[in-house]
Amino acid sequence: MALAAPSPQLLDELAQFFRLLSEPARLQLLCELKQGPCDVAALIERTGFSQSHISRQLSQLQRAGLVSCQRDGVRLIYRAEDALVDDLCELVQTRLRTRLESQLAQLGKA
Amino acid sequence: MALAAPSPQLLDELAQFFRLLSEPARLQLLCELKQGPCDVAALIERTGFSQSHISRQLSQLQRAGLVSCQRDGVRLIYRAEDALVDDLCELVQTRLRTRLESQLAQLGKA
DNA sequence: AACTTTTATGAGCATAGCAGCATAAACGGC
DNA sequence: GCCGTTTATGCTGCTATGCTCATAAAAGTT
Repeated sequence: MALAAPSPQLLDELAQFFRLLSEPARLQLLCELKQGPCDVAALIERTGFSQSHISRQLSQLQRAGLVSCQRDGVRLIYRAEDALVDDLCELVQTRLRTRLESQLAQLGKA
Repeated sequence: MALAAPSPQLLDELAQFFRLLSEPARLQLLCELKQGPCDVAALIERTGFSQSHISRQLSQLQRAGLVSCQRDGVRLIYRAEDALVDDLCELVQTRLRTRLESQLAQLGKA
């Protein structure tokens, strides 16, 4: 009987965490950072997002502990802090794939 | 080099999936259904949500294949379709806990 | 201190998504 | 057929959040 009647607080925190991952921009930033730590200028160049946009998204991810940053002079070097997101994405990705495959199979049968 | 530069489409689909889980109401419904299949009336009673609200959330979850339903006369019996959500929630829950613990330890040291 | 570079933040706009009300649609019983 | 029960859906308002512009704050240089 896993996850039996979780408290509203837990549900809220879970939902809040998933909400962080519910934005393609944030996922992309996380993926970029997973390639290795880099500064904001590099993120701007790679993603095409505006500086303020990136700054806001990163601060959200940082509050959740998914990224951290360290100063290098005037620049900030961000890094991905948690492998959990990787695992979650891979689980979901696998599911998306198998689901599409089964839909394909259904089409074939019909 | 996991998750290297995923396509925008994949990012969108991942984000869309996580968005489904970013709503406490939907998580709660999934949890209720995980206790076992049940009809909408029971869900209304257990959660206190309005009928239309529940219907909408369930339809979203159904489109994603996270729940399915089967007719019993005029009523619909819904059931949770995928253990993935359980796994995801447990992973995140574990992370939330360890994170709070480390924050506690930090407080102790300071 | 003044100036440059880099990042964070306040204000405003636009849009997405939730929540409720009313109503339509599906199903069964008569 | 009509009526009651259960679920889905159109419409509406509201809130939250993404995104941009402009500007402030932080850090280094001279």
